[in-house]
Order: sequence, then C-alpha cells, then structure tokens
Amino acid sequence: MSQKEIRLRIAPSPTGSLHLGTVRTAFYNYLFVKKNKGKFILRIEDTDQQRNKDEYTKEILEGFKWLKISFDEGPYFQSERFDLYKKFTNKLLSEGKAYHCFCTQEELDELRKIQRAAKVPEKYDNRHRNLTEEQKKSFIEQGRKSVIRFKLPDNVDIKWNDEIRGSVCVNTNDLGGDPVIMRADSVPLYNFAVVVDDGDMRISHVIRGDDHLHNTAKQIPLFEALGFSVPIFGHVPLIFTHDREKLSKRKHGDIANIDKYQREGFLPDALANYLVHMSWTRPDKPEAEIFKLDEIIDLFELGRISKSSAVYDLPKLYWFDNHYIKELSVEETYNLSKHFLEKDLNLSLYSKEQLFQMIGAIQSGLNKLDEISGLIKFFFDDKFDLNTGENKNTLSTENARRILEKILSSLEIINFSDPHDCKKTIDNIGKELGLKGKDLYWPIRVALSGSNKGPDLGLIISLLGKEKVKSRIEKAIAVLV
RNA sequence: GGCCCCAUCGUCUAGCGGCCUAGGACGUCGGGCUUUCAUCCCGAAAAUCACCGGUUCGAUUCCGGUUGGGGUCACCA
Repeated sequence: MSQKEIRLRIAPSPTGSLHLGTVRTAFYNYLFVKKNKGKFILRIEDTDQQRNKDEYTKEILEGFKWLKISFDEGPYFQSERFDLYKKFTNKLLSEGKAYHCFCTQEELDELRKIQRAAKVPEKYDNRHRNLTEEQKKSFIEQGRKSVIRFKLPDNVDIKWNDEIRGSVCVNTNDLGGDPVIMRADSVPLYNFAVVVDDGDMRISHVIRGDDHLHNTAKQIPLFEALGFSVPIFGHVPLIFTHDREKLSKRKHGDIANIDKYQREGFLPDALANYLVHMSWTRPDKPEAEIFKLDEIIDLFELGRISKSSAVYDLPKLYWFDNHYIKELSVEETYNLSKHFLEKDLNLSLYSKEQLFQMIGAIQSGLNKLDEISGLIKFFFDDKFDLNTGENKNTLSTENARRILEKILSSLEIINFSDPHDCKKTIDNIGKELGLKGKDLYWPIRVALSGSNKGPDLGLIISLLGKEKVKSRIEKAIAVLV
C-alpha cells in the first residue's frame, strides 16, 4: 500500500458562532496535521437551511483567523455540493444499498409512541426496506413523498481502533434503524454528507468530539458502501461545565462561544495553551504547562489526550492569559487594547509616552485586556466616589486633612515631570507631619484616584500633573467637611 | 430506558506493577517583598488513587463486577 496522504478537516456548522469545543478539536487537528506534514481542510456544514446564518459563517472564519489557525484547503461549503450528494445517493440506490421510504411523520411518531409504551428502544423498524413495486406505486399515487434511507447491516459489530479511546465497538442494531440520508427535497442529512465529503476529500483522520461516537458507528458502513476507504478516528473528550454537563452553545452561550474571548481581549496564545493543555500534557516534561502551539508540534501525540471530560475553569484560563499578557511589551499591550481604550477613554488627554507609563504600571495585573480601561480610568476623569465607606473612612481623619492641605500648599515645589521626585516630596511632607505608610499614602491615593490601591503614587502624581492634583485635592478636602 | 464512553486533591493533570506514606499546576489559606493592589518569592492545607472482588511476592497502575458521572438515541449538526 502506498503511503496515504495525511489529510484532516474541521467541519463546523454555521448554526451558531464558533464553539469552544470546536476550537479545541481544531487545535488538536492542527497539531496532528503539522506534526505529520499533512493538509488541513476547512469545511462548512451548512445543509440545515433552517438554522444556518451567513453571519455565523463569517464569525467562524474570523474566529479561526484570530486564533491563527490557517487551512490548506477550503472553506468548502456543503450547500454548494448538493450534486455530489445526489450522485452518491443514486449510486447507493442503483446498487440496492439504499431505498425510498414513504413513511409519514405521523406514522413515525406513532411507531415511537408504541415503542416507548412497550419500553423497547425507540428506532425505525425498517418497514419500507423491501417494498414491492406495487406498494411503491400505491404510495406514489397517494401523493406521498419519499426520503432515502441507507440499509444499515443487521446485527453487525462495528469496531474501530480509536486513536484516543482505544478499541471501540457498537452494534448496528443499536443505531436507531436505517438512517435517512436524503430528504424528499434532496437535501442530504448530516451523517451522509459527512461521509461523502470525508471520502471525496480523501480525509485520512477524523478527529472530532466524543459526542460523535455513535455517529462513527453509523458512518463506517456508509464509507464501505460508498467504496471509500475508512478514515482513522479519534474522539476527543468533551468540555464540561462545573455542573458536569457538556458545554453547549444554547445553555452556556456566555462562555461557549469564541467571540466572547475575542471581544474581551483574551490572547489567542493563552486560549490555545489552555484548551490544548486541558486534556494533553507534553511527554518530555508534563509539569511544563506553558507552551505555544508551535513549540509542541513535534511532541504532540493523539494517544496522550486524556479520555475523560475536562471541566472548564475560568480562573485557570485567566492564569494563562495573565501569563501571556505579562510577556507583551507595553507597546504591544497598547496596540492590542487600543480599541478598548479609545472606546472608554479620551486618549487625547495624554501623550503616548504617558499612556505607556500607565499601562506599564498595571499590565501585570490584567487577566484580560478589556480590564485595562477600568484600571487607568481615574487618570482621565475624577468621577469616582469619595463618599463610599472605605474612601470616606480614609479621608475623614484629622491627619488626612493635614496631609492634603500640606500638599496643596506645596504644589509649587513638586517636580511633576519626575515620578521619583513626586514621591520624594510626599515622603518629605510625611516626615514633617510625622506620618508614614498607609496613614500618609492612603488619603492621597483616595483623593487622587478614588481608591487606596493602584499604581505607584509618584507615578500617579506625575502623570496627573499640577492642575488635576490641585483640583482633586480641593475636591477631597471639600468632602471632608 | 437501550447502547456506548469515562472514573487520581475543589478544578486540570503526572503516573503506564515495586521509585508513590501519590508529583505538578490553578484556586484557597499563611508568610515575605511593596505605601496599597497586582506581579514575584517561600510555605501550608487539600486525593483512604469511587467501591468490591480477583491476578501477582507486590497494585493507583492488569482483569471482572458494582456504583457514580457523562454522551447518544431526528426527515439537527
């Protein structure tokens, strides 16, 4: 046998924006492709005209771009390949491997009702599998439409060696009866379109979510019936919520969709690292959790992907993101968060250098980039509340008043151009008044920034400048009264 | 309910028969460094390796069962 080309695909459906689980399997696919010098293909599974939306397709494409996942082929759209599905349906039909089923929805519902009452598994009973010509004619004369079903072999164990789970076996009798592969309006159904495409595109490895395990058992006979070679499968564990159920677009849209992470300013490298590391550790040094995708390509093995589902944990994601944010230069951080800053703040108030100083002072505390505005907002306006409990407590002491008044009268001797000088002046004032530490700094902090925590005080004073320091301290003193 | 999958600290995991009185990371708590917060550094608590039987001189590691959790059972994908 000649060496088969390594070809993998990711096949999202535009019935929603890009799902976190899809992204994770995409990363695993990507890693495997790169390691084996294969081709990566993007296919959009848009056969469900009811639920598809163009904007989702756009979001999916943009999502992959943002994540720096690129494809060698595609995107292919299933909606543009209906002729192909039709052709293969006819092939199966002519070979007697598929048949017309004239059942109405009502008949199917009735069947299910009976099965449920009898407490037997609900499945199609293949009743139209061997219709006579007369019966068919009669149905057609009644004006009934027909779908096309695939003849699933009876009572056969479908076995495959899963790259992640090991050997898996499902009996065809537990697959729900002969599956519909094409509707009366010639729209192909998922399990059929997938097999036609995977076969036609010569996909060598199908790495997909665990929830497809039974679909795989359904699809293998289809590959064989169609005359395609069966790809190698690998089923990656699902992502769970803390409630231990699978992360779904509908129920957990707030965390399941990738655009959230894009919008809130997570770094793609952090997301990739977190998602991959969730179920995979490097073999050379498992304790090394921080890695970029490109660093682990050679180390990657599907077999090291954990079999059990992993619970999504935001704090851990934050830790990864914080790590990568700290690796950024101030300028990179500025560029990446510029749209947040421009939206929330009047940037013209400060020079770029001053902005860089602000960012440099708070960068190491960021879990995600959109937190940045909130942390430096006080530089831009004094709309913070001095009357809240903690602020009020800090300001309403006799010492606070002495400090603030002293600063007001010392405005002329402060060298605002240098943070260190600013700090030194404050310390000198402290010495004069016999105050230091919190007693000295907190009232000033609160008066200038509305909080007793934040960046270096000297930096705050320096960047704020004489006028703002003056007005804010006056305002604070007024509150004391 | 049928079928299938899974099972180590709260969470993610290392472990592939003796190195394990189970290691790392996040989180939590305590301490140090800082005027404060964050970062950083140090330390602690945290898993009778779900349970019960085997196999073995020896099981977290192998086998079987039980329990628990999950997935899936469409003319959705």
